[in-house]
Amino acid sequence: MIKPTEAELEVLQILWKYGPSNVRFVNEAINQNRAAEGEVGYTTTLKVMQIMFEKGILKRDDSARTHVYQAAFSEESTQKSLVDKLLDTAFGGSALKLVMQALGNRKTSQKELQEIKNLLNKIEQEKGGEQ
Amino acid sequence: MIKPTEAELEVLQILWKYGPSNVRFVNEAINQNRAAEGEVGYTTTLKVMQIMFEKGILKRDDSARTHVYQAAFSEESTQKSLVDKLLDTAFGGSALKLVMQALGNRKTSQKELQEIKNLLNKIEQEKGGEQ
DNA sequence: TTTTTAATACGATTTTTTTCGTAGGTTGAA
DNA sequence: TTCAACCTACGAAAAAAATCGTATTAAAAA
Repeated sequence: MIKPTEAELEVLQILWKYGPSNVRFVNEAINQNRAAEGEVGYTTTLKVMQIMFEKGILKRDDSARTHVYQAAFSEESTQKSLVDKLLDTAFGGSALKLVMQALGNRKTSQKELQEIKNLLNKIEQEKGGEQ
Repeated sequence: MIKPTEAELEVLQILWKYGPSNVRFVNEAINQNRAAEGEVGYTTTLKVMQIMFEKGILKRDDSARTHVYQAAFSEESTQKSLVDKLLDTAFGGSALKLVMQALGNRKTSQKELQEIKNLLNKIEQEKGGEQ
């Protein structure tokens, strides 16, 4: 599975959120969320994205002078990888613990809670006579 | 908050699971889960744990020749940090998405599902008339 | 056309993380 | 007492990530 670094995840988040973009746009978007830590130079972002392209994490349209990049993998599949990894490296594989942390430490809206319940019911049904 | 590296998390997992331990024990425990990737040398683990001590991630009893280490922070608080970070860096802050990933991609036992439901009910109650 | 602006390529440096070798000292068995 | 086994300290090398400077070139503005 795929395992983006920190810097790579910053890029991916922008691309998932806004769709195919050029380096300038991604760089500026990243620096918006960065006021505190200090901004990052344009060529830094460029380099990161070039490396991601080489690794196959991004696709690129270089027909025009200004290249346009997009994520090669869906947000969901990447998130799955990351959750799996976290489950493995920090939660000893217990999805329960992870869920409890995620829910316990945040305000979750009524609507979201309902969605989770629906998901739970669905899972239970699917399990059926199993186990 | 605290942000352990990969190698540091390996150590923490052992200490959380087995309690205060010496380096030899931790090193061997780590190598059990490593068959594939290749084992890690004793002095490597030693060094990692020494650095963790300097950073304040571990406590150490060095009254005896063989030092005994333990995690300075609880498993829960560390997990909270990690979940928060993941939420931030990969889920755009949506706990819901994270929970759905965690539940959707794994077999979760009936018992665990029930516990999650209980948690949800509890959260709903606490929220009360809010919102 | 000339000048300025803006984009990529590329190499190199810096920082962080991981890994290990070696030296020096304790402890316990032979 | 002597030797082997084992421990920590420490420095340093290797590997992985992040950052940036400079050169070059294309496009746009003047």
